[in-house]
Amino acid sequence: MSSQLLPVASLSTTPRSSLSPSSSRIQHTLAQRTHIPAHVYKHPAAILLELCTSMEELHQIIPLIIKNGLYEEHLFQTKLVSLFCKYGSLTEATRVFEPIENKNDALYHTMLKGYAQNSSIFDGLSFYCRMIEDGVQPVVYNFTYLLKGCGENCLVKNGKQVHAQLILNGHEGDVYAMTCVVNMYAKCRLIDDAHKAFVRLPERDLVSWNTIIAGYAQNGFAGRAIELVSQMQVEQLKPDPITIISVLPAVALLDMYLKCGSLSTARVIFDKMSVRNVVSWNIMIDGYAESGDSMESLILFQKMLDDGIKPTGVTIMAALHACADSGDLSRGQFLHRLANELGLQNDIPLTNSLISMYSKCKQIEIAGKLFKNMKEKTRVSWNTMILGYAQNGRVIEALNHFRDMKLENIEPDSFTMVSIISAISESSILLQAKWIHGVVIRSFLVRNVFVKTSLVDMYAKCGAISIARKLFDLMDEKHITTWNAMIDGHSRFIKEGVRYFSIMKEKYAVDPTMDHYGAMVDLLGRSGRLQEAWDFILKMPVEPGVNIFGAMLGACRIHKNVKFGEMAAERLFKLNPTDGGYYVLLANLYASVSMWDKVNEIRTKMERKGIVKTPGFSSVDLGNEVHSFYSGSSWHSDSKKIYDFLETLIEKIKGAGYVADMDLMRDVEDDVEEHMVSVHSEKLAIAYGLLNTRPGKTIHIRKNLRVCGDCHNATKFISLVEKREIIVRDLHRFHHFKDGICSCGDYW
DNA sequence: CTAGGGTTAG
Repeated sequence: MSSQLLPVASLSTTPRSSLSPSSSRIQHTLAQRTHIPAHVYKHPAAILLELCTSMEELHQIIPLIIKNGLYEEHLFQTKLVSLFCKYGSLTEATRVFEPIENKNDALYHTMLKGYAQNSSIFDGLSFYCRMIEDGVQPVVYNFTYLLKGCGENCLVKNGKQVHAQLILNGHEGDVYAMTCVVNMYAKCRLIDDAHKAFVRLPERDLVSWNTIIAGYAQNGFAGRAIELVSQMQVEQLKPDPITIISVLPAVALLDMYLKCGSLSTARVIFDKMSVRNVVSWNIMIDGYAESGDSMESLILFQKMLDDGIKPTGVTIMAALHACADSGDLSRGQFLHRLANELGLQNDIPLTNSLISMYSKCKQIEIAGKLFKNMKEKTRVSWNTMILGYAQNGRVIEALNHFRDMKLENIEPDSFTMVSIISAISESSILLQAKWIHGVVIRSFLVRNVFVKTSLVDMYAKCGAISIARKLFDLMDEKHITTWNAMIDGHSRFIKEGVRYFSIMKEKYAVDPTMDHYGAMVDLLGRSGRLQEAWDFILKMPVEPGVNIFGAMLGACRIHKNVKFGEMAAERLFKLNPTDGGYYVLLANLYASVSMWDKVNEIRTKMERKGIVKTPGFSSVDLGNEVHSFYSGSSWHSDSKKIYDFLETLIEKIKGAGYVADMDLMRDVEDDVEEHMVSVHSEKLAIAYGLLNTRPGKTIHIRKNLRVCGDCHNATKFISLVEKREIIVRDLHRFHHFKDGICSCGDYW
């Protein structure tokens, strides 16, 4: 025996008198085992081992065993192996096990349990093979450990091998072991095999029923799981708490499908619960946040704090989700402080949620700082940050982070791709679009429905409508947002848009979202079918949102229809939109029909409410660089050259039939009372683009507001006289100018 | 050594 492996600490604590009064019972239990002599099982060291609760205590008992010459006793050897395994030190267990010369079967069985439960299942399986090679007969419970390990690790092949061994060793009639087989197949997602094993059971008791019920529930067969709960009662077996707990998620799942995400049932149960723990609160708070009811989520969160329940990271993440959705920055900041008080500064998922909250509340700088300061970043962290930049229109930062992520050897996934694609859609640069499409294909993410949808949307926004259409037609699985992207991208073609909208509902049973309705109103309205658009709004099965009336108002502005415009505006302003652009839109509508008193009225209203309009700017993509221009700006180094060129260009298109329209020009970009029209940013950007690209090259423009009527008209003529394709992506859509015609058909 | 089933979470 090698003594160096054993600690030399003396047994100072745990005097004999501290032995529990049940020591005689322990002695009795020990004596019942294989013929152990009384001086061994009655020895205090044996009783101490039975009472041992930690590795520390074990190390204190061992010297006592050695001093008393008991180390060679099988009872002690087996117990030591068992305890070392239990406390996680397989190395020490092996050091006891291996040197033993005459290893009995029990010792092997103990070691096997240790490997299967406290090491990896593969160690357990190899030890089983060795045990058989050493000529040791397995016992039925050896298989239960191995089956459990195979199930937990989804090792179908190994699980089947163990199942075979079980049969070969004649244990097919053992309910306990066979229940493990049922469980193993269920955990390996082979629910049919699990069921086959279940029907072959020698008898079906409560535990085996619970096993198959949980199996169905975990594999997503909610209905089947519930069915089996009734069936077990036919066999006179009453469901116990474990049955209920196993089937509850299945019930909730069914409920969700039936009630279409309704939380009310869950809430009734929650309100009736006598004892609510953090988990029950968390589920409810997150449930509301997830379903979009931020208000109720946050009310419940406050209630939880009032009830004196200490929130966990999960609670805070759920509440942050609600803040992000509702743009509630101040409450989000409160949650941030709370998380710090709870010591969650370095919690990665929580920091990810904070980044998401700050990004959605337009505090992208704070989000960026949090991200930068993270000691450790997961893929989710990168995805959250990239999405944040994309949603805040920070295309360059999004692309830079995408590059950095790859430099850090973190593989992008479908979430990364969707974010980066939407960032590129924002800039509408076709070259970048094609580049990312290539990246998507090379990273094997092109089959993902969300990725494909965002590609369709991206190409549509870049003006490459034929590529978008091709991708759309190739998609076999279409998601709700795919339809949206396509309806939006085809918006010039009213008939097709309407058709997509109806087959989406009828053939594919996809419920339209607010964006779909918005797209339809826009489509009908811009084409001048204002009555139809208004009827469509009135017939909507859901309460119309800001975007619906905004689209209607925009259409009325184009068609100078004050009657519908005022109706839309009235409903719109009741919804308190934050965007001042709608007031400008209404004022422009009045201006277009010379109702100047009304124009003044709106202007006063805006001043009183402190509404500021967004300054217009346009940018032009020159391949390697992007140049931005503000309305009437002259700070560009080539400013003089640009204005001179623009002057000759305007003369040239006038020769081709262009007439400047002062009324149309006084549009969203200008103050409503401003009569001297400065040069719109879009014209500056186009001029700069023409000056700095070789003849024939397509010009890509991006504008933060809607294109005004005069610029639109001018661009058509420019495309004709300069023989250039010009693609303008404005706030709402793309315009593809070619040979004096725009792809939007003059509806926008 | 001395056996089998369950729950919450981005």
